[in-house]
Amino acid sequence: MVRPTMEDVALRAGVSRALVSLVMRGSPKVSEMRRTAVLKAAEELGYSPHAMARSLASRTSTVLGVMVSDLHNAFFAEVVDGIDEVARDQGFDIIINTGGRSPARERRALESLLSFRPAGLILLSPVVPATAIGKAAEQLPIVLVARSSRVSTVDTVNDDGETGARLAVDHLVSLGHTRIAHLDGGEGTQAGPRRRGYVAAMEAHGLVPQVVSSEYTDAAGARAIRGLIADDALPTAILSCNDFNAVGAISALEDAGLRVPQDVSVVGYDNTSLAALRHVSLTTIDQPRAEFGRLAADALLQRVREERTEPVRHLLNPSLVVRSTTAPPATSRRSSGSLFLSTAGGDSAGSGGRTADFKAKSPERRSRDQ
Amino acid sequence: MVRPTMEDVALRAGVSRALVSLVMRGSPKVSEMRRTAVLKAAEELGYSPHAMARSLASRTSTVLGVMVSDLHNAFFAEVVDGIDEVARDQGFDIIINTGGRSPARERRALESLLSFRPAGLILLSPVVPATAIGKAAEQLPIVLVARSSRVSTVDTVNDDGETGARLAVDHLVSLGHTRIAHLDGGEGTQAGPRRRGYVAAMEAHGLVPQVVSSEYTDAAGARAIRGLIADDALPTAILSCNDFNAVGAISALEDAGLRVPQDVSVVGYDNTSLAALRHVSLTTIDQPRAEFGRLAADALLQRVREERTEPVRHLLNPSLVVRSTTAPPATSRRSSGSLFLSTAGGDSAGSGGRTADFKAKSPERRSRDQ
DNA sequence: TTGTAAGCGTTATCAC
DNA sequence: GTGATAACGCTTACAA
Repeated sequence: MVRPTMEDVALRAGVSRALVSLVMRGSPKVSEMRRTAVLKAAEELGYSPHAMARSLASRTSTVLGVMVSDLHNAFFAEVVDGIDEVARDQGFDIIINTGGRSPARERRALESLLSFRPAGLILLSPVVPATAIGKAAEQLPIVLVARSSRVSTVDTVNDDGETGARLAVDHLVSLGHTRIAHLDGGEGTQAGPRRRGYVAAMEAHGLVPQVVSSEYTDAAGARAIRGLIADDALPTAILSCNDFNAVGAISALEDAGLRVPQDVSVVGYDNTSLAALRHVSLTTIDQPRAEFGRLAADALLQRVREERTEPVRHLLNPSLVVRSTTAPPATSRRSSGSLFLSTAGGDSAGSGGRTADFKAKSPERRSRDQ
Repeated sequence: MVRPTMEDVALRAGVSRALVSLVMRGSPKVSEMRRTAVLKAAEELGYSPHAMARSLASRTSTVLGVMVSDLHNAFFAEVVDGIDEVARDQGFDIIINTGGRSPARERRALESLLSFRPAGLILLSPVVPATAIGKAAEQLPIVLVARSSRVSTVDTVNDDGETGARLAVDHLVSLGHTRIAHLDGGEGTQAGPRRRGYVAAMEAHGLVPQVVSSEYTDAAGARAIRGLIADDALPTAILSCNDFNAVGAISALEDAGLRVPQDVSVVGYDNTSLAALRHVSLTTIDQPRAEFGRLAADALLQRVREERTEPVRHLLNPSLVVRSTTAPPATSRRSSGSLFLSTAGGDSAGSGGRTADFKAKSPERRSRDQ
């Protein structure tokens, strides 16, 4: 259970430790004879370099830390793929840690990552306060993905949430919807642009925004819908803060006996692999996830190499992906529209009134895909 | 950009480095006065301990390495939750790396993890050859999750795949299916028990097993189905090697104009959160994922503390979760059953023959849930 | 081309 | 309680 050290290899190969070090790092100034001898000894001993000792001695690191706020969300897996691709390419390793969307746990994950003294850190949609990030940024280069920052030493990679939300609203309005609610992403800084874009787009169309507080999870999406139904304030269309939230919303709608998109249209955000599944087939806003990862890694490595000191703010253009969860509002719905226009609710007719006949007339959901 | 060291803290607090070390490790034998002074200096400097230097000096590690074979699969996220819970509880940190199900990349991820000299390693469904694992096991304690091993220094946590597969087959047979194919997990050692359980259960029912080569991804599931359709060898029920594969299979079936479960029943394996989504609503085999993680971390920490040298082989009982992707085989199907019983295929009538009438008679899918 | 020696930031073992 | 001092495994001038 005790790993061999460079000393062991040197002894066995009959050379000095320094020579072994040179060989391990592929230095050209080692005779072929010694090199093979060292390599052979290392092989026989099962030696592999001690990254920590190496980093300690060289005062450099070839490790990039990645903090994934939520491992359950496939969105981040694709970003990590992009990061990993670039990092590997440039001879860097990555270590991942997760905070499970809990600020306390994330803080600890961050501390843990930092304790390894990586060359830099990429934070995927962190939930810790900006001050914590600012403090960390004093110690090493940091790139934020899916979260904005004003700190000039921090680079950011985001999608243009305002544009994305506008795309979604425009799509729903063009289908004929006038009552469109937004299930808000809450505290996440990413939620701000989306909310603003939603509000602006609604107002641009002369419609009344309806922002419902929610979170980036399916459970939260379901909860928000149940709340809307209880308050009798359910609109004909929903713009969720992300795909998870949207899928939760759809579940809750179906639990309540409502059909998507016949009774209520739902738009997600992120276009995760989840959304592309035929049985979800979610209309959503696509973000170039792997590209996020690549750009983040590129930006970080530029900082690591001190090739740049000015902050970069990547703002990637999202795009609308129309699938099967959006359709024109039901005509039966429209005829009783006045009932639904009261934001206060209180009239219990809101979520009732659907008939079997109505369902039968609805278009097949899957026929809308592709 | 230069992180403060213990020396800096000592200087600022007017004490020796050793005293700072004692304070940082929470030693009781430090006067309250000095302790607060040191803590204050550390806070002001933004000091945090250097894990690598600490581990190097103490010849111990409080880090557990976790290799996740596929970050896209939510199954592993839940296992990681379980690991993290136990690890945090016992004062250990975890670092994660991923191999993206590519043996080469996974090997590199393993090397990277090893280079940090963690106290132990948990491998979640690794795809590297057993010899690579055996070699690593000579250097530190290793626990395998969702993959078996005969190495006596390696602990394993698995579900009882034979039982799980049998549960699925029994369920399908009880619904009236006689032609049930298994989309096989390929090389993964986890696939073996499931395949064996499937074959044994089929034979126990006097049915002919049909094992189709596939993999643990949705793309592979879809590919397998397309192959079956092309070969005209599509059965009335499918047992996938995991949920992802099942969802891919369902997509391909729907792409081909077939309906699930009316035309073909599909059973997944793992009961990931994906399966629970209403729009997937996948009948599947549940594994206690977080429990996997907890047991794995417990086993690993026992080895780390040298409390045990005998290998442990956890074999957890899976259970059947019936949702909406399984139903009795269609009667129209059965009447033309002879067409489907030829494994060779060649008769192109296989995937045709469904009518609007047939669809209309099918039960509402969601009505089967709960 | 190879070896020597001085760190890197920490812990651990002693004395004081 | 507190403070030197020697490791830990490695890199890196600098010498040879």
